[in-house]
Amino acid sequence: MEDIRVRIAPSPSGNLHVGTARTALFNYLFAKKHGGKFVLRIEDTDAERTSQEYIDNIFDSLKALGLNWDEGPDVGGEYGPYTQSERFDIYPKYVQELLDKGFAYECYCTPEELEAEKEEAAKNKKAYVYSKKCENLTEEEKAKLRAEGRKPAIRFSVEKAQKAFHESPIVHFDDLVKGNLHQDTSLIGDFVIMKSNGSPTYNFAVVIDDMLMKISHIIRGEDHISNTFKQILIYEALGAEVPKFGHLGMILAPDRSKLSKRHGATAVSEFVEKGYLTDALINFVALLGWAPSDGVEIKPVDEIAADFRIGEVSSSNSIFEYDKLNWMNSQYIKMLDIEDLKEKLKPFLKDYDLSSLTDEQYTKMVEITREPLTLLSDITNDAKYFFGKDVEIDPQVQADVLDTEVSQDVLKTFLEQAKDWEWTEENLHEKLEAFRGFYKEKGIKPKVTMWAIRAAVTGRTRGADMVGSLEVIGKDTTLYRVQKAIK
RNA sequence: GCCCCCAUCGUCUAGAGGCCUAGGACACUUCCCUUUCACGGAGGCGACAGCGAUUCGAAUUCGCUUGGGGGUACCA
Repeated sequence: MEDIRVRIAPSPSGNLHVGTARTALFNYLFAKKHGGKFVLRIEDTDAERTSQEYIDNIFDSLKALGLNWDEGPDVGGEYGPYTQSERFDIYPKYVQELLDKGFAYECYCTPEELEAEKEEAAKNKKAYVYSKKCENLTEEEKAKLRAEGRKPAIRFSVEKAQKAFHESPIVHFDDLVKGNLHQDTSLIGDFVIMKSNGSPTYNFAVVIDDMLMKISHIIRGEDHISNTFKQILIYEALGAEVPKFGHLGMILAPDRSKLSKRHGATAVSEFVEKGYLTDALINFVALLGWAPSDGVEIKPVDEIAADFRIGEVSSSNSIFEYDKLNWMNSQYIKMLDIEDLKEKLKPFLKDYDLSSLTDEQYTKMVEITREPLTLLSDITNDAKYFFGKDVEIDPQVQADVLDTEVSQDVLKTFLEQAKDWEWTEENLHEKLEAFRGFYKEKGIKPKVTMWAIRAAVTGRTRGADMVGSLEVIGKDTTLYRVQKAIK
């Protein structure tokens, strides 16, 4: 069997989009599953919208997601260069080949002429198909047009290619995920493969690049289905082997429109900034269109790869809902090694003086606050009361909890007793339990007793484990805060 | 307008003619656990878009309708 080679070819006109990340993932999974190569090619043809910053973002995001490529701009490879702008001089040769074979011709039409044709088609409710008026220009006519200063674009002759390689104008191909797909090529129209300024168009450049890079399977979004027929014809006209194609459904926003900025984060890097773990993100995105055979949804990419079958990928679009992503992120946070978690949480604790805690205390803090985290960024609010001498008291808590007679009594008693306590986890646990018992006998629920203390020390009624919290906050600060809460 | 793709709970999906009174996950919800919140555990709610056809039998096959998405560039 031929060598399996797949690729992801992002255009650096923005940060790596989750949709692109999913396409990259499926290509990666396919390569891993079949022992093939995963190639990264940067399609930076559109100089206007391209920037180095975006290229770096794409590299970094892909790496963060664990989608490492075997060949690419940075690591090189046998079939480079892998940056499209560096491949400009290789396209003319193939344009010439097509011209020589009669599968392409020069077109001198002006934008105005083309526009008129389109309007005419729209008026007649017909699909717009280029008139081919330049297809049979004589050398004299071309020379005349050139003398006027016109520069030709090169068009691909769809009909000639179709007739040379297909009996019917209806061209078919067997899609890896969607099955048999077809298109009436007479509706395509002779498209431009090289612009009058000499640069290749997308449909032409991808074919040349994929052909030269020996890409065997092209897995991409279904927005490319209509391009596929054009590309197949080009491969054939060039006498090249046509790769296998697989088209994935798109990822849509909850309102079923294209996932864009107004729906929140779209770039992988934005998700990371928001506190998502790349492992959770990639796992979540894998589940959009693919289901594990054993029903276990949380699993690392290498296990997904072993279970992956491109033919089982759903051919319909899927909606990107945060609920499940959030749940998955919380699950991944729970699975994180404590030292790893401590590091990953730091960016979200940058506003606090972490040096005020010993490593032991920081570890303890993370241990007792990690449980409810959905996003790493939740720690910013959840850990607030572990820092500083004073604590911010929620007004509602002040009124509902601290201002009550019972609470005031609890606090006074606590202050009295606690000043003699030894501030260790074990002792705190014991003393607090006795303390609750003491009030319970007086008819005060343990919950109420603890609320008073929690409110005074943390300013809230909910939060991390009390014993651990008091331990990390320390005796001095605890007593100070309780004292301040007493009227 | 024209062309193409898609269609199972709110969402992601399992299901490839009888195993389906349609299974799982998230969300929602009830209860349990509990010093709070949470975590966790046990339940509940909840779908085959509609209509025809094929068949002894259809979520599964076919057609139409409807709905959604994509494409229609000298953008990628």
